[in-house]
Amino acid sequence: MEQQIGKGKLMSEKKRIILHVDMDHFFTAVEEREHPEYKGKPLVVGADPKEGKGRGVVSTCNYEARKFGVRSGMPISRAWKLCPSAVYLPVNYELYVKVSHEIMDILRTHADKFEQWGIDEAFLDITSQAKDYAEAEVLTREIKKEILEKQKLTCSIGIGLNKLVAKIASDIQKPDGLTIVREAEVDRFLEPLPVRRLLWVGRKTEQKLKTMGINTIGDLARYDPAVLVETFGVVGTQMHLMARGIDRSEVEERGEIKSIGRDVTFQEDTSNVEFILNTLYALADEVHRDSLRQNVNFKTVTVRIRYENFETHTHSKTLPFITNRLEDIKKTAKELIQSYLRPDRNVRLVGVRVSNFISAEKQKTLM
DNA sequence: TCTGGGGTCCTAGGACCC
DNA sequence: TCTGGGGTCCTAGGACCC
Repeated sequence: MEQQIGKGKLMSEKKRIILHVDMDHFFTAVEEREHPEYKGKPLVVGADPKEGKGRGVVSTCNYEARKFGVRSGMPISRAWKLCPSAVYLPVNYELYVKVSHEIMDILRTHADKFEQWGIDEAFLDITSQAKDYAEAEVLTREIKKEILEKQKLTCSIGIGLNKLVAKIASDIQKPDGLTIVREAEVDRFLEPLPVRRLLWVGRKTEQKLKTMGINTIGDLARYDPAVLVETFGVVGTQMHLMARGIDRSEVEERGEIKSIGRDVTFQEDTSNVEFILNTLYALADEVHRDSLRQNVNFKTVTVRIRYENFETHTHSKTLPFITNRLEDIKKTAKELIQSYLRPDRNVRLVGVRVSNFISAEKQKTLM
């Protein structure tokens, strides 16, 4: 099917070798490094548990905490019930970002092409540096060693012929793992895994697939692609390709940032308009500072509100001018939130976000 | 179990212009 | 007076990622 001999493109394409690097329980690992006294104890980074009455979730927990059943994303109140003796720390985001930068700088030096993925993961295309998987393994061990020596942190790495396989592979052996999936092994590797392991298959899609009798990646690969397209549209095609281990997406650096926002969940639900507006202004202030730091001008302001029953709305306005002024964020945000503030409705969360950035280049052409 | 906070991308409908 | 089709921008909501 892919014998485009005349064009020769596919035939001459060299097989890629892709790495996916995933730092092990990153936030708690950094905290353990900074505070050796926490090592060996269950450690949870996330919301304040407040003796089991706290709101919010677990961001990361170390392996000692996992022995008690604590998991990331779990309500912090539940974590407290499972392991009240754990050390609970707030999220020190600035510290993790700093360490993340240092790690990404190390990784970047080893890659032909590099792509950061979230705060603690990255894809590396190392095709030009390894002629086969044996050479890739040697390089990968060097990368792990360098991160351990320079940052005193471990990571788990997956190696495969594309991003999809590398990403799933990095999750197989943890912590401090190294998993290679060779081309001939791809189908056997993916076949028994639950569909949830695929990128972009979240809770909702997993449920939908389950009702269709699709549980494993193998089930999905064998399913009629026409029906998948009918049910999921373009995503259906993408899923069917992924299930067969096909992923041609390139490893590439992320482009410019598209939006900047802040959200906050109140300690207690409230309908106090003055309090809600003041909170919104404080968030606007942070968004404004961040947008100055990132040197972006924006046109669109969006507010978000969540009521106590979790019903969530967004409301946005695109201004007829480009701005970076705090007053414009505050004024627009107030205007947008007004109709959602009612004395009979308790509010759980508010947020504000700016977007529709105008790049420096585009601005020049407008002047 | 009772659900954070930072983001990105996609879809669908409607306004508006030519 | 009624009616096209294409393109672009805006808005709201939702799914997903870490």
